[in-house]
Order: sequence, then C-alpha cells, then structure tokens
Amino acid sequence: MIADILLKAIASAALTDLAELNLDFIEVETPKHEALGDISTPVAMQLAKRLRKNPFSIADAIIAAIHAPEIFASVEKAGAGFINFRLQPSYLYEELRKLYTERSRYLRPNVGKGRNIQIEFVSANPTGPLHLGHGRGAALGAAVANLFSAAGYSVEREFYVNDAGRQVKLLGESVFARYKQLTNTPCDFPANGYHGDYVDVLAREIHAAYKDKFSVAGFGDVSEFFIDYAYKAMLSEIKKDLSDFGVEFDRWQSERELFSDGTVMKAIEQLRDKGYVYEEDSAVWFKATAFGDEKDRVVIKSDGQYTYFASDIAYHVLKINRGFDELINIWGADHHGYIPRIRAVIKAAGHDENKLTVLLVQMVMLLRGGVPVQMSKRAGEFVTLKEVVSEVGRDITRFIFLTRRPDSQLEFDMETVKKESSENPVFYVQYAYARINSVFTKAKERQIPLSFDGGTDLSGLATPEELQLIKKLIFYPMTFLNAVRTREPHRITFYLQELAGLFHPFYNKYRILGEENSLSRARLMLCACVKIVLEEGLGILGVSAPDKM
RNA sequence: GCGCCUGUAGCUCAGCAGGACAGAGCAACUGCCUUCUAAGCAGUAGGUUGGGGGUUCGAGUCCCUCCAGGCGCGCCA
Repeated sequence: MIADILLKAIASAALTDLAELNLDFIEVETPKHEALGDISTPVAMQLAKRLRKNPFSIADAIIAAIHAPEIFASVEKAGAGFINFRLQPSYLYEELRKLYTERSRYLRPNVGKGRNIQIEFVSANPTGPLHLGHGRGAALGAAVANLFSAAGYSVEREFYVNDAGRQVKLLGESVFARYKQLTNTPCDFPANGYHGDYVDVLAREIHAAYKDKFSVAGFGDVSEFFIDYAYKAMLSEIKKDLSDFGVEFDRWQSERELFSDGTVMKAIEQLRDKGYVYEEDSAVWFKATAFGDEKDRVVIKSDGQYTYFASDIAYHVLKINRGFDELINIWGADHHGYIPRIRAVIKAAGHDENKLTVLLVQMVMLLRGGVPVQMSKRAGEFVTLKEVVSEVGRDITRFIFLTRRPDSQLEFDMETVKKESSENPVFYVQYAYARINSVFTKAKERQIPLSFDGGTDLSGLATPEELQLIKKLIFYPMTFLNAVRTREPHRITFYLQELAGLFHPFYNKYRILGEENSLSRARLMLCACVKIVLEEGLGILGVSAPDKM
C-alpha cells in the first residue's frame, strides 16, 4: 500500500533511468524511534548508489512527487537520506475500520493464490516416544503450515513413517526379547536394541493378550507380528502425543508402501533409464555427483538390500510428481548432510531443485536446574515431549519454541521455565486477550453494543497510546508477509509480544467503559481489533487464546 | 581434516531485505491494586554485538581469517 505510493512517486519523480532499475521491492519500515515518524524508507539512499546521485536530491524529488495529503500528515527528508512519513489520524481510523470489517481479508494478503505446497515434518521413527527435539520440529512445522495456509496456499501436512527397515525390526526384536523374559524362556537381547520402559510395556501387553503362545518361537518365526505390533503401537502413541500437542497431519506416508507398491523400484528404474544409476562393486549407485553432491550414493547394497536412501529417493520423487509447486522438509540439523543428495534426486527427476526447501531445526538442549539431561533413545534414557508438555504446559512449550529462530540451538531448562511460568511471555500475550474479553463481558452486562461498522466514529482515539496501537494493528500484514517470505513464524511471536506491550499500558492508563459514549465505543472497537489480531497471530502459532485467565 | 549452524546485557533470546542512538523477557533495584483481571503498569541500572582485518556513504547483518561451542561427513538407519 505505502510501498505502491512510493513506487509511483519514484516513477513520476523524473528519475528517468529508473525503469531499468527493476525495483521489485521497496523497503518500508517502522523507525526504531517513534519520534522519527510512523514509517520510513531508505530508498533514496539505496537509489543514490545506483543512480550516482546525491541521496538528498533523490529524496527531494521523491517527496515532491508524493501527493497524498489524505494519507500523509507529513513527508520529510531526514538523517542520511531517509524519507519519513507521518500518517493522518483519519487514515489510521479508516484502516482500522477496514481491519475490523474485512478481518482475514485484511490480515491475510493472498500471496499464495492457491498454489500447492507440501510440508513434511516430524517424521520421527516409530521406535519410541517423541522427545523434545521432535516437539520443536512439530511446533515449527505446524506454524509454518498455518502461515502458508493463511497466505492463501493450499497446504498439505505430511508425516513420513519409517516403518520399513532395520530400526522397526530392532524395536520388534527388543519387544520380543522382553516378552521371552516374561515367559521365562532365555533370549538374548539384541545388540543395539531399544531399552526404554515402553518396550517392556509392549511386551507385557502382548503377554497379557497372548500368554505364552510365542514362548517357543524364535524371532524369525514371529518377527512380522512383533514388529507390526510394536511400531503400530508406537505410531499411535506418536499420533496421540502430537494431537495433544495440537499438531495434526493430513497424510501419513508409509515407507513400507513405497516398497510394496513398487514405487521404490520404479523410481530407481527411471533414474537408471536416464543414466543416473550404475553398478559398481556389486552395488547399485546413484550418480549424485552429477548434480552437485560430493560423492555418489549407494542405493542397493551388495547384499541386495535397499539403503535408506533408496526409499528416500522414491519418496521425494513421488512427492514432487504429485504436482506440488513447492516442497518443504523440516529436518533436524543433524541431517543437514543429506540435503545435497536429495536436491540431486529432485534435479535428476527433472524438476527445479528450488522447489525443495529444507528448514533445519537445531537441537534442543534439555536442562534441569542448569544441568543437562542426558538423552539416549537407544538406552531408553530421555525425557519425552509428553512429559515436558504435562509438566510445563503446551502453550508455554510451543511459545518457547517459536520465540527462537529455528537455526539456533535452544536451551530448555525445565526448572527455569516452570519458575518463570507465572511471568512467562506467553501469558503476557494471552492476558491481553483475556482482559479484552473481560471488558467485553462487562460491556454486555451493561447492554453496550459490541458490533461496529465502517461508520463508527473513531476520532476520539487521539492519545499517543491509542495511535500507536492502531499503527501496530494495521501493520500486522507487513509482519505476516515477512514471516511467510522467510518461513519464520517467530516473527509473529515477537509481534504479538509487542502488540500486547502496547495494549497493557493503554489498558492501565485509560478506561474503556464508563467514558463518554462515542469515546467508549471507539475504545471498544480498538479493543475488538486488538482481540482479532491477537487471535489471528496466536492461531498461527498454535497457541490458545483463553477467554479467562 | 572437510562441510553446516551458532557466538549480541548476569541468564534466555530478538534485531525484520545493508540503514537512524543495538532491543525484549527473566534476574536486580524504586514506586503503583476501594475504579473494566496486578499473569498488569510506571521507573532505574545493565553492551568494545567472541577477536582481528576488509567491502560500503553506512556492518550485529556481507566477505576473509582466527578463537569457542554444537552437529554432520558409511554398501548405518
């Protein structure tokens, strides 16, 4: 909006060589200090270099070309060449009314235009419960999905289930060994087996249901039953934990199916037809180096077994062939080394590699009172996502994950989190929402109407606190679009804290009810807008907006 | 050894696409509840942005280098 006006101004500012500059993005920002203006742009300074002209004269030319007195109360050149704008209160009121009447149309600029995007996240092995790191991926993935969905994309959320291969077999074998112990038949526990309590639980379940039925069997005789029983149980536990964490998926893609329905074989054959697959040392290789990877990768081992990478190839080829405009994978940072080979697959399959985006989420260091909690899935020593969520709460957990950039390591200290929980930032935001709700309840009791329209008189909103609040609200779409562009939901989190940080002082200083009628109505409508935006932002983060606290 | 990520206030973290005097929460200190929720508000204090070079009118942000931490570098999954 503002950027459009600027663009037109620049175009008509007789800066003739402008056409070739290809200005697809005009930087508009809110100044760090209120005193400087409501919005500003460094565009004159940026143009100075390209046009080889003095930034001040460029700024003058742009300013002279801006004719929008109904929007700008002032347009000034400042500092090293910034152009600072001050907005007309009447413009602010008009925008606020638009926000109120248009709601999501105002808050969710449609940049996706129905394009299809698929986001795959969590995809934890069904060999044990989710830990906190998975929770971080889940919170991020869900929020990114919400972000894109709000931006007008058609979004599919997928969980890739690694139900084939060695790990689920080891799980089944571990459960089998525990089962044998329950039937007092000797059995070696598998090397590298899973030691968690949940393995015993599964063994006991099976023993309770089937008694000693399998006690004389060797693992080979009953492996299918034990493997299936165990991983399916784990998978449904994972589903439940995610659901309790507020994270839902549209699709669960089984790795097994990729083998059984021939997808893996077909994908490899297709690559072979294109000449990207060859045999050497009695193994089958994918020519990843032809597409930028540092070495070729084995697809079928010399013993005839497929590698994990084989099904990964099939999985990604399948995904990209399903016609998505973009694929997003959210991976733990420990998998970053796999990015080049997956990119190579996308390219080899004849697609633009830029259709794939991998978001890496760094490790979560779990601490208790400053002491790191050692975690080892194999040894069964770890704190699960479920435990953390039940101890510190879902909203806090999600909010903490989403107040950090994904690519920075995160310290999660249970004691600190709990200690701070009464003063947790998430409550600060939620409290603003609850307070507004409470005022509305009071208003209803006094039979004050709570519906507003384009004609509501807002001119009473004239204090600095009120004007700042309005500006913050109507600038939400800017933050939103930046969050979408960068795939960084934490920008929403910080925005919400800032919004709440403007609301509370306002609430504290002024009265909403009990003022002269039109002022009271105006303030109620302002609150309604704050409520709308809080709800919108919290919704994207997957954090609840409680009516009462 | 090579690659990726990180290093910002005592602690946990932001810093928006290279722009103005580097911000927030917690912790510390001073005040504020008979008025719509004090999970709140007003205020004080706290920094050589890991070190050093470079590019630029301008660098926390880009490049090089060094230091520190994390994670990867299999015919493992």
